[in-house]
Amino acid sequence: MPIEIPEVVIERLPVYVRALNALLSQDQEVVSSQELGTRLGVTPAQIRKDLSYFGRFGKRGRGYNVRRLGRAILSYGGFEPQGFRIVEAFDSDAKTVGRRVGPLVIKDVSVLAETLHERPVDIAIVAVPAGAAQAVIDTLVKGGVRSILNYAPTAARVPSGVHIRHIDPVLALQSMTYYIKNARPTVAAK
Amino acid sequence: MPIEIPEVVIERLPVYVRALNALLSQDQEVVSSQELGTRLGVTPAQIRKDLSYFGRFGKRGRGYNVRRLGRAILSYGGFEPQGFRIVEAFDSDAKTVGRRVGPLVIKDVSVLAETLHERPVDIAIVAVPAGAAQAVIDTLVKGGVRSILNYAPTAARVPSGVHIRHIDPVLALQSMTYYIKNARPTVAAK
DNA sequence: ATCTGTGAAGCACTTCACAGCG
DNA sequence: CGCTGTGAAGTGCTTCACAGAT
Repeated sequence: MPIEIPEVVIERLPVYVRALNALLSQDQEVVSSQELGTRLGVTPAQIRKDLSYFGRFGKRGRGYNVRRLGRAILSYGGFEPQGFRIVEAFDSDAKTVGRRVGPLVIKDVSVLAETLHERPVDIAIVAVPAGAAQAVIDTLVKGGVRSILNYAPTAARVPSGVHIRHIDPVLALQSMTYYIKNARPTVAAK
Repeated sequence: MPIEIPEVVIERLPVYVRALNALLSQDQEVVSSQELGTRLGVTPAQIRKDLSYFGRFGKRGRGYNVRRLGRAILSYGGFEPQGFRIVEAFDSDAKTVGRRVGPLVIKDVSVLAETLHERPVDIAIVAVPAGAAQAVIDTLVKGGVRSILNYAPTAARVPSGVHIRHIDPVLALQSMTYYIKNARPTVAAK
């Protein structure tokens, strides 16, 4: 790998793919960084820079072929399958264990470790109370999971090499209240 | 306001409050930036720097009084009420409109604009299909809402002065697949 | 002796600005 | 002549490192 691609860029790539799909569904085959940027609320320079990290996909004077750029991002990032297969579900509540969810039967969390051993998974989604999160996450990591989406309201720690992303709507709401209390006039007076 | 506080700092303040509450519930009255940082996976220097933007709360040689620091952050940020009052709910589906949710009756989205006019709100949560999001958000903004939490899988645009935060689990999952495909050995070989 | 508070240095991402290709 | 691709400049956040308070 020549240069490390910034993490923020990796996070934007799926956003670009989504926008490209929207364009395709409107039969638009070519797009400029200008137009894509306007749709996404991103500067054209940023889009060009982001793409430049992994290739040269545009035609000067014209823009990007929507189809080709989409494919390039998908195959570069490994984002392809567009869908995820959920292979196991767990709970600690006896009332929930055993219930069916689509094709799955919810297992007791006590068999989490051995299940991971038998059937490794790539990504785990954790949605448990704050107090239980760290233990579950430790079990997941020990079981070989390297990517975790954490809905628990806690800043659980993982060893380096494991990717964790926290999704916490309450924190988001709370930080927003700062801007309500410290509201500025709609048109800021520099 | 002397200096503008970085947005990232504002987002971390509620995280600190949460950790301080956890400490209090374990009857810990004093904490150092070191210890707090270890709990949260943040460097001690960052915590000290963050706090320095709005005051001096520590005692050199000792650390921070947990209770006092918590209060300071709460009152500084306007994060206080710890709870949010949900005052209205809307849907476009006739089967859902009219249903009760706790103390609320779900209204038809067609009366969203007039409702906002009668009863202004601070924050809105949007969870609609991608195609409908921009229109709903435009109505909210026109109705005076200045903070929006967006669950719709789309990069909706708002005028400057309005805060919007996107929460998109699918995007988070997709960007994680990059690291699965491009996985490095657990212990990185520099 | 310890841990804060903070300028200064370092780093990472964004934006500029323009050469160069189609 | 328009729009990409990209070094260089700019911006904003993080980390360092240490003086100073207790």
